[in-house]
Amino acid sequence: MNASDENLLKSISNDALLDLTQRYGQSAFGFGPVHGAGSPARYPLTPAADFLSGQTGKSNESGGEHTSDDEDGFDSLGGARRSGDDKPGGPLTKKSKEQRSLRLSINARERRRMHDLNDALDGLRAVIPYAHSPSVRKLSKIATLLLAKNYILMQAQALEEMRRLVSYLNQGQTITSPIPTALAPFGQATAVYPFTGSALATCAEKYAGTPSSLFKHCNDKP
DNA sequence: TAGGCCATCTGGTCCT
DNA sequence: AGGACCAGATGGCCTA
Repeated sequence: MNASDENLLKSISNDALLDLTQRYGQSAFGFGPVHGAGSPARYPLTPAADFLSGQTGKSNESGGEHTSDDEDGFDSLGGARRSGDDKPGGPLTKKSKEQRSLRLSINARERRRMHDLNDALDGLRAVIPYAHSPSVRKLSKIATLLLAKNYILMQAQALEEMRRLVSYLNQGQTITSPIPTALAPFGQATAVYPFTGSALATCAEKYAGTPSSLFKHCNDKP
């Protein structure tokens, strides 16, 4: 994780979120630099799969599950470092074969775990407001998490405002003049009417059109 | 070309 | 013992 990511994680400040919006741009509906057809496939073939299939350098189309999870080839550490006692081409004793087999099994399990994690992140992307389009670059993992957090905060805020409004309506249905301070549901002189300047009025309304407002207006810390 | 993002491998740790 | 989780390392791809 790089320094900027750490900063993003450390705080959910406006600056951090604005930084995200800058990174991902702001199209008419949120994030939006066109990404073009070069978008990387979800789960490109692992080096092992390349090794086995001979399709070096070709990504798996459609982001579908590749089938190498359970059959990593030997000497297949293309992207990552190789363990020290794992000489390629050296004679494989029965023990080393077993160790290698175990290692491959662990690798496959870890790969599946990360794929599940990515699937969950995709699910999260699907329900948070940003431009969902093939021509728009997918939110990064960090951006997804930060945006989701703010979305949750905003929804909670809106819910709270709604509760206050309902409470107010239940109490003061017949009141037509400005509400006496004693009846003001929030104990705030300025909160004469619950919607005035409320998160519900600002965030929800703006959210309907421009999710980027999440960043600017709706990320107050509780 | 540098930086960002990502997938993968790997070894360590914790839990069941 | 085996699986889940985690963090570090590495290399590939893409974009500004």
